Amino acid sequence: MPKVGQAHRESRRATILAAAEYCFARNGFHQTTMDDIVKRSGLSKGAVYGYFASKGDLIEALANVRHEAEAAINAAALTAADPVDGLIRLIHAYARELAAKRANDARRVQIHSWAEAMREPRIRRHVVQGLSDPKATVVELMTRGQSTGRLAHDVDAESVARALIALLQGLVLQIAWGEQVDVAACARLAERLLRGLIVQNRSNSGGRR
Amino acid sequence: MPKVGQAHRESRRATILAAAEYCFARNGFHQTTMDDIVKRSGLSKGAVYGYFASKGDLIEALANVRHEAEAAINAAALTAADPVDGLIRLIHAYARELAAKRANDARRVQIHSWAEAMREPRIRRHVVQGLSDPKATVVELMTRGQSTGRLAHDVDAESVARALIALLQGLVLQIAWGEQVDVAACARLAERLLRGLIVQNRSNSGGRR
Amino acid sequence: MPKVGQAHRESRRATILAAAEYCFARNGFHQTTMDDIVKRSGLSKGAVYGYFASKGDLIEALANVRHEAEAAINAAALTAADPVDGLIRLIHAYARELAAKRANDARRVQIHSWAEAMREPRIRRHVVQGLSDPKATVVELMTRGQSTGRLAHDVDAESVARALIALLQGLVLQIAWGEQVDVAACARLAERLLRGLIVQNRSNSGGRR
Amino acid sequence: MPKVGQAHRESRRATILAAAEYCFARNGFHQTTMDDIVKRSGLSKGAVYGYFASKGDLIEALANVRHEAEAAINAAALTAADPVDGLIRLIHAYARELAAKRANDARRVQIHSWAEAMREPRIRRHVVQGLSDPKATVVELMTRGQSTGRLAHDVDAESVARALIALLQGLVLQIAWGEQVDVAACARLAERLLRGLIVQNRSNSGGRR
DNA sequence: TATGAATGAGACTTCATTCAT
DNA sequence: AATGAATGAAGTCTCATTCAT
Repeated sequence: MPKVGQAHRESRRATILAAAEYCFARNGFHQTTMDDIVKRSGLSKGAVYGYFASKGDLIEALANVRHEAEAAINAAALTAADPVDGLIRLIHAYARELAAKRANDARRVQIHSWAEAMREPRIRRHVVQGLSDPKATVVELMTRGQSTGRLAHDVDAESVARALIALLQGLVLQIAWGEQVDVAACARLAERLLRGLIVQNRSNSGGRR
Repeated sequence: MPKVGQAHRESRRATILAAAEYCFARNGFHQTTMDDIVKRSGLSKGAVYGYFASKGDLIEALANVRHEAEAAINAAALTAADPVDGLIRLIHAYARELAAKRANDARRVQIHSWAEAMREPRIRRHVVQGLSDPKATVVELMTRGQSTGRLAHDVDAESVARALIALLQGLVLQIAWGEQVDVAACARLAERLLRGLIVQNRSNSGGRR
Repeated sequence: MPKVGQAHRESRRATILAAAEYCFARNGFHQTTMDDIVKRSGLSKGAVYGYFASKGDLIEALANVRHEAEAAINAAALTAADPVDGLIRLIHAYARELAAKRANDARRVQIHSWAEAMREPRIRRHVVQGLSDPKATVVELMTRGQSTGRLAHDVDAESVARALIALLQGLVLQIAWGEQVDVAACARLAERLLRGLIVQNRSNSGGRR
Repeated sequence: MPKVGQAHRESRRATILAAAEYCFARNGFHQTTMDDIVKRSGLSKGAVYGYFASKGDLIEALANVRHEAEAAINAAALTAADPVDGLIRLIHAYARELAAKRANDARRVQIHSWAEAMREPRIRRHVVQGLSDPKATVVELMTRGQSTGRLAHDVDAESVARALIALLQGLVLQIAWGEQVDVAACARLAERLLRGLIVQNRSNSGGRR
């Protein structure tokens, strides 16, 4: 059944990636066999290999999908007029992701990617980019805030970025382990940390006596 | 020769675990073969199997070693007279661990364990314990502080605990990926978050009659 | 459209065979995939299968092409008036082939066929025929020469034939391996061998009154 | 059953090589599966891989064995006092090999190696060495003969060497195809060619009236 | 007639574990 | 206790061929 359209190919690709995500989430990259994915996808072995040349390609494609999905969140935050507002929106956007039940498999796969990134350059590339993109976003917003005097100068913007992301990463882990995490409370804590960086300047605030 | 034999056994065990840690850190659990570990240990296959019945046992033993090492840190924090002081000491104790270069391999293995914990109950047990121990410690200290009014009541102690641990976990990840993390700055941020929870109540602090 | 269609088919066939020869020469029969040939031919998979039902057919067709090409050389030698002259012409005709650079791929494919002939009856048929045709030619010429007393009787015509062909085969091999073979010198040696079989009979040559 | 001797390993290696030769001779390198060899050897898959890391290693090892076996023949020829005598001995030594029925499998494998040598550097190395060793031997003996004036100067020693080897190679082929080759007759022809190169010098021969 | 996606048997190789010595 | 050869199930990937369109 050749001469199929681009749409057909895209749909097949998505089917295979979905099957792979399902399997990887439950069994990890190395415990999942290509046969598992093939079976889950409902296609044949050859068909799957027709779309992805190797298991490694499948793993990389998933890492890439995730990384691209997050790019949108970061981009949105940068459009905020007020940097503090942007940061808070960022925190809550990620918190929303964290609370989404449907993203469960993706999160589990992500954790496997974190481990894999330590030894597979191809995965590392995506994972590290997935770290530096939001980092750059936070640094940009922090720097804007610091330059207007709104945010404290005695904190390192990069470290704030790293810390916020680290917090997020740790919560991803805990949730993936099935822990009962109060995501909203944690988001409020992050917000509280951030508000603690706002400079309380009497002269600026004007009438605040 | 029971006594000497015992010491000998302990030393052999340690040798094997060191070899396993070295290999797992570099190649992950599933990419590391028993042959790799055997070769690195300098012992024979039979000898290694004489001490650990399976690869899984080796993985578990390492997870256990790590978890026990952290127990000491938590215990120390609980001895502090002042809960805020205890929490700050805890933060800095973990920060010290984080900055220790020698712990590099252990951290990488830990990340592999995090991924593995999602599907191996035996690993999960240790990893989850490694999460709840420090969580209990923080909750205990937070609760003490809240009960004396030193710390704000409007934060959930458990969420604070989770957030602090998540922060730590994320930094472990970033460091394992070779990122240049300013651990001290991050520790100061954690401390800052914590100090932000201290109640600035003149009447309370002064008039506690 | 039978006539045009026929020419078209022939041209397609030739295109495919050329692609197959190119690939087989470089990678052997078993390392060459049908996809390689399809790609090289510029046609589609279905088109190729429309002309050759299987890879085996392609291999056989090439063996046949080669075998037919050699038939002309043999036939020409038989037309010589003098058998010794015919044999020498034969030697030089093959030498010319041997020196032809353009026949390089064909020679390489031929060698693969030699190996394949040991187990594939269909290939064997062509290869063995490619051996017995020139053998018959040499035997015929030798026998003619021997019957007129021109050539020594104490040599086995068939063995001379085999030896000459063997020499040719070995040189094909050496050339295919990229060896710097002085084909002309080798041809002269073959000629020398042959001339050594000419009977130097004074009484015969002289007294033939 | 570890801790076996060197002899045991050698014997196992030989067993596996024999099995491989048997299979390769009948089915070629690419049609023979490792399972075929494993089954024929009577060992297990793992055992075979314990001695040879890959199918390619097996092929190479066989090419090497052959090449080493021929080295002895060449070395022996060089010890001859008279170069013409050495050459004739060489011809007959190879003829003996050619006629040996037990070497049948080896010859068939050799032909597969010839084809394989066109694309596998590892095989090529052995095969080309198997060509240049006897070539050097013949060239050495020819040169000796030419320097004393016993052998004609108007032939290229290297071409004589190539031609003799080519003759041998072609006969190997024909025999492998099951042709009824009169090896002795062919050897006599080679000898005759060689004797044709001897200079008939009256002054040298002295009293030969 | 042409296309090329799909099939699936089967190839090579790895590796945790066992156990005769 | 120690050794390391042996086992064989299981994994990844290939590719000749088919056939719906």
